[in-house]
Amino acid sequence: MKLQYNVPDISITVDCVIFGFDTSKLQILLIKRASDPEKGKWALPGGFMEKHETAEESAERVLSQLTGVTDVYMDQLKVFAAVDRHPIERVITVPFYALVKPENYRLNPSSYASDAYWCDIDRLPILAFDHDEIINAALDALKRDVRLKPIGFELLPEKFTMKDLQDFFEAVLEEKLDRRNFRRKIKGAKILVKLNEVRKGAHKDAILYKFDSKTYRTISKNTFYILF
Amino acid sequence: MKLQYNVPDISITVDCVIFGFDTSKLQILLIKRASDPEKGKWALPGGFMEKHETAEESAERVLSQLTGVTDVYMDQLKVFAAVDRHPIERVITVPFYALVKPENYRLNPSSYASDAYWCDIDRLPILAFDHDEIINAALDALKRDVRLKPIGFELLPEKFTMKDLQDFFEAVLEEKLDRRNFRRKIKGAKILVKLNEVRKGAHKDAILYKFDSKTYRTISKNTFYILF
DNA sequence: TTTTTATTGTGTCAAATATACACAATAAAA
DNA sequence: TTTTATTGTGTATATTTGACACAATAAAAA
Repeated sequence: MKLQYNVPDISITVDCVIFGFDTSKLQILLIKRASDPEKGKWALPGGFMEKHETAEESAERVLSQLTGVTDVYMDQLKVFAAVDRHPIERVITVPFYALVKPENYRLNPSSYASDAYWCDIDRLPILAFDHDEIINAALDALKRDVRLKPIGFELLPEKFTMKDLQDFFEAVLEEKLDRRNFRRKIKGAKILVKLNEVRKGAHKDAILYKFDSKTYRTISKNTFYILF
Repeated sequence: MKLQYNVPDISITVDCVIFGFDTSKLQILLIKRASDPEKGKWALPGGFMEKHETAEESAERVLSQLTGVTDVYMDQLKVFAAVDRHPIERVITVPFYALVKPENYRLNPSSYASDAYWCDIDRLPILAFDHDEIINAALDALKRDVRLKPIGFELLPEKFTMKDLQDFFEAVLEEKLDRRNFRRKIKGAKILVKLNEVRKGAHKDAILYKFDSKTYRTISKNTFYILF
């Protein structure tokens, strides 16, 4: 029999703030809870951490069950551990935020979720538990990280225009950026490769770019990489 | 009887990386473990999270039991949850780093620690569990935060010289800074009040400063405050 | 008592970076 | 063919950064 010198009485979950980016807007993937407590309320995808899993593995399981996506950018946030955050048990949760490219996902609500949808960040419904606070923490983390790491490319499609990229920064930072200064800065950072393709639209064609994966590796190693 | 729909089998602890700053060096408070597992090894102060406590409250309890200090700057790091990080049980830990002014502490090793001492950051002994990794994560967080928040003042005594402050930045950032440019930058940030006092030393007197608590509040609200 | 030595304190110039800003080219729709 | 909305580009100015040298001081050594 296994020696157990402490009797745990606190459960541990993971919750995932899964960001998407579509039509110039940040979105979050929400599920409708299929069971009590808070049955029928919208909530973040999550689940109990299992004994054989690390926190990251739990979060990856939650994410892949729901979206079929693996191998995405994830980052852990500070735990939420208010004593009364769960109405029945003592539960602390390890929150993650994840960045999913729109071209990759196909939704797959499973047993614990009766429904799932991508919700615009500025139209969030009332959420279960303290999930609104977790989302705010994830937004703060995203706002911080977008300056320090080239994470825009985890969220945009493979080919994108300068405007797409600028829209992404503006959506995350919640501020307008000057178009010419933006382009100069991005070009100076040497993180883009100009493609011989354009996107046709209602007006002048827009040049398509992709991300330069060689510089990505260089930059990712650097602790600081401040764009804005 | 209380409804319990999940049987938890993972224990939760908190661990504290308690930073001090003395004679121009960053220090960490280590304890010697008084009980198994890893009895006799040096380790971070920590303890099981209790059911009635938040993570912060647990960390404050650990800190005040050991040092008698309350009301210090603390910040939570990412959890450590490797499956085999603890030899007996499944334990995940919520790490914190704390900043303690040297004038405040008086060590108080209690039941779980047979000894405690302030260890220079560049002379760490072999540590129990994964505590060396936790310390590295804390150092990274400190390096990041020192640029974004005026935390130097949580670690320095109330009155200090420009050199003290520069030593602190250099110790945390692990790089040399130009003295004249450093002073210009600090003065520009308007976070210091010049006192009518000097510290006498082996050479020219050094002017003493204290931190301007009014600007502290303003700065702390800002998300970004980059000094270096 | 004089000289040496290590430390504090200060300013300027050049380079890099950030900000503010206007107009021509294009392609679809009117 | 005219209108309209969008893409793409450069310059001038202000701000910030980085490099750098010398006088004042106080103790210690000569």
